[in-house]
Amino acid sequence: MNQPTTAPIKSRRVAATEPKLPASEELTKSKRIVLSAALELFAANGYGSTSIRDIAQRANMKSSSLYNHYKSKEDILATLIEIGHIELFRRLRAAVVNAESAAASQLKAFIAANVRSQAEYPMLAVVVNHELHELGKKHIGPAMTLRAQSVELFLDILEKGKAEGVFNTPHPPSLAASAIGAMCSRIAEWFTPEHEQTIEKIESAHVDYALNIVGFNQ
Amino acid sequence: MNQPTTAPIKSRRVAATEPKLPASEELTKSKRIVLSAALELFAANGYGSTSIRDIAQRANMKSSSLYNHYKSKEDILATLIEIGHIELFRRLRAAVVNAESAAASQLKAFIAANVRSQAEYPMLAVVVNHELHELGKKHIGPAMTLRAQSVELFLDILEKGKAEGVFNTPHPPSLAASAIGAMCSRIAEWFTPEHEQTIEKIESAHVDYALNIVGFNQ
Amino acid sequence: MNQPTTAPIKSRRVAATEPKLPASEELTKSKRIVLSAALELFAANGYGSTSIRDIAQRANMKSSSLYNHYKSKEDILATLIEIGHIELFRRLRAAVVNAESAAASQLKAFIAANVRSQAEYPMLAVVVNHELHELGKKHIGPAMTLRAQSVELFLDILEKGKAEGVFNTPHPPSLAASAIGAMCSRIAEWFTPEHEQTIEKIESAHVDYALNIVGFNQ
Amino acid sequence: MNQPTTAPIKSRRVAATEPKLPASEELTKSKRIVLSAALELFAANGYGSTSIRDIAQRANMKSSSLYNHYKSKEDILATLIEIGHIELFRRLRAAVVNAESAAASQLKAFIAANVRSQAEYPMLAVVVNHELHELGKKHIGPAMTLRAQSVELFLDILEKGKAEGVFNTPHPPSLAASAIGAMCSRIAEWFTPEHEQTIEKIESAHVDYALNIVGFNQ
DNA sequence: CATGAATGAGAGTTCATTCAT
DNA sequence: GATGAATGAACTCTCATTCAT
Repeated sequence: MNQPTTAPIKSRRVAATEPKLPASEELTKSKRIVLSAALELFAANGYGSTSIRDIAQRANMKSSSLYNHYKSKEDILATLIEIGHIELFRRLRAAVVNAESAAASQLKAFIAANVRSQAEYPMLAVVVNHELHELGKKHIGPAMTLRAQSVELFLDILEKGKAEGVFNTPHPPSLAASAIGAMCSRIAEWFTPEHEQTIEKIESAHVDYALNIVGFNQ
Repeated sequence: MNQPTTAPIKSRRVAATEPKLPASEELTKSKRIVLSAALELFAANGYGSTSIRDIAQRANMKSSSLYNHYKSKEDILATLIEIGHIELFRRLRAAVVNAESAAASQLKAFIAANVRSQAEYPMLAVVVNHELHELGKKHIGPAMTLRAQSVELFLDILEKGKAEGVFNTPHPPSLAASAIGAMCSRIAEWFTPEHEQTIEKIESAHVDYALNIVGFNQ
Repeated sequence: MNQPTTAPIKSRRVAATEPKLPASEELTKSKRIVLSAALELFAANGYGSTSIRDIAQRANMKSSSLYNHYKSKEDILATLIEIGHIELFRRLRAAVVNAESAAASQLKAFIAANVRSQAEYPMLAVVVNHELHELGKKHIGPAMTLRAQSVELFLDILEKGKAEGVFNTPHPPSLAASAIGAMCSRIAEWFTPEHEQTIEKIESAHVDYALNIVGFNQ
Repeated sequence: MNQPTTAPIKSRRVAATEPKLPASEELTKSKRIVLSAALELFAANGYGSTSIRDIAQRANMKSSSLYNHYKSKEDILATLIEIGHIELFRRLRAAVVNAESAAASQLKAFIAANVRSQAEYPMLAVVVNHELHELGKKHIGPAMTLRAQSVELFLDILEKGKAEGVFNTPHPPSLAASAIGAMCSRIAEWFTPEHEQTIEKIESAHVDYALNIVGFNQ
């Protein structure tokens, strides 16, 4: 018999097939296996449509064994969502910090980092964006904090560009933030490494879109 | 005692509080009540997290009574999603048909109609966008067809603009379609009639964003 | 095949074999069947050792059907315990009210009623005495109230007898109450209608024991 | 930080807070720790409501470590129940043996020893009385033997007193045995060293009660 | 049309126990 | 002796659905 649980899952929610997780996290091997299995299933089918037994099967365990590593199904989702938020915010902040100080440079760096995150961890991004609401109040705190920080960082850049006189738009920044956030998030849903557009082109396009939206002149 | 089930539902998925449905549909009163209840719950909590009993309670019925009106829970979702797609496509097509024939005019009309749809039926839009994947193959056909038609209509406009020489962008049209589609869809998640931006301003902003993205000159 | 679930259950906790319930309660037929099944099993094996499936099987239902009648396993226990307390307290109070007003007469009536209750509903008595602690705070209120009323009623009689000068004992009333309560409760554990002692003799003996304990003279 | 598991457990089943065990037994330190932890939990919450993990936690171990000391959860209960029965019977027999030979003296000694046992090891007594039925046939033998011996010893005293002409009662001895046994056992449920009645007074009262019940003259 | 009751399937979770380390 | 991990079995309970009334 061949490996029973490794076939990719067909899904209309995410085109990617690899449940990729950031490497850095200090996770035991078992925890990673469980998270990967859950990530793939949550991304493809949703949290509610994934049973603890599904996860266990894909992780080559029995369902009761999962509880040696995570306290509950929700705990698994919370871990994934926290990892996703941490990774995204780390990248966004690093990008801005390392960019030249001009607002336009910072915006470019910010968008590029965002696009790359969506493309590199598409399943994680989909789960973060679509399943956040499944988390109860006890689990949602850390994610909301990081999310708020990302938004703030973005709005700060917009304001700075306005002050510099390089971002000119008659429309309120909150609308730009919503629109730009949405268009980046969407990438995770259709991107795969085999996509006909290279990631560089996708990045470049979205940087341009964002600059246009914020009214960047020259 | 006041009506027991009419209090709005707190949700992180949608800001709107009214489960508004297009008026036109030929629906019995009972069917509308059921659909409204389901719409509200699906939008707020998701299809998987909404039980048939939840819907029944909110519709002031017992769960078994639902089956006098719909064949299954999935049938209710399919109906909602079909209504949403029909309404959206009807508006998009009408907008384009009634617009002046210039590509830019058509694009403006298309985006405006899209934005208005999201704002007028935010719950329906959220359900359409987030719960489509819960539909099995038997139910998904009509929605997919309409969805494809909308995309085609949009891409036709882009191509026409290119041919006219008014849309100039180095980036592929599929990326523009994704970005513009995403930013319009997102509106449904945060818009309410009480939002600080009027719907006119939101429409105007998104029309501008879209024109920028497709590289409209003059 | 003969009826599959009607055989009595062997138990070291209760000798009785009939899960008898007071007739008066306004209970649907289904509710009574469930309660009887649960009573028998709780009395014989304990609440913790009885599964919801055991109850269902003995009630000739599927386990999920139980939930059409009771909200939870604990709800079933709470109902039984409340019925038991109500019945016992009703009998105690009626006995005292109908007795002659002399303290000794009231005590005799009180003890006789208590003994009869234990003998008539032995399973209910055993469950009430042994499983009360399984009830969470939400369910325990009514039972505790009735229990406290019974104790108070008993202590009032003791005090009255003391005041009348007919109950003379150097020992505190709380000890008498504990001892008498214990010896009555114990009856439920071994009594059956087939017991070699008639219920009249058992009643008479315990009345005498109680009178002796409270130091009744003449 | 202080020891995490030493706080007493709230319980409606037993008022005592110390899981006291007879000193004599030849038990390793670890075994005693496990037994104490189990005793406290079984007394407070019942055998069925206590998990092996609960016991381990209270014994500052992991659950798998318990199995280095006891073969099973039931083995722990069986050990406790055997210790309880041995201790009680040893005391009862010693009391009778050391008493003067008159039946009344023997009865007094027997009751006094019984009361003292309940008061000195209340948790053990509660577990012995309430959880005996959880033991399977394989484990119950020793306890039943000792229990039978205690009853026999008691009935022998009653008979002797009858023969001596000092115990006169119209009621059968089995009823007296039941009543007296019940009232002594009950003590374990409410006694604590801080109780407002001293153990001497409690003992004296129950000796009197017993003498009254068996119809002691003079 | 409405509903109380029934039910098979399956949910998430806990359990006592085993075993390799 | 201690323990992290694994696991089969069982748990209570919820689910969507059916059907007789």
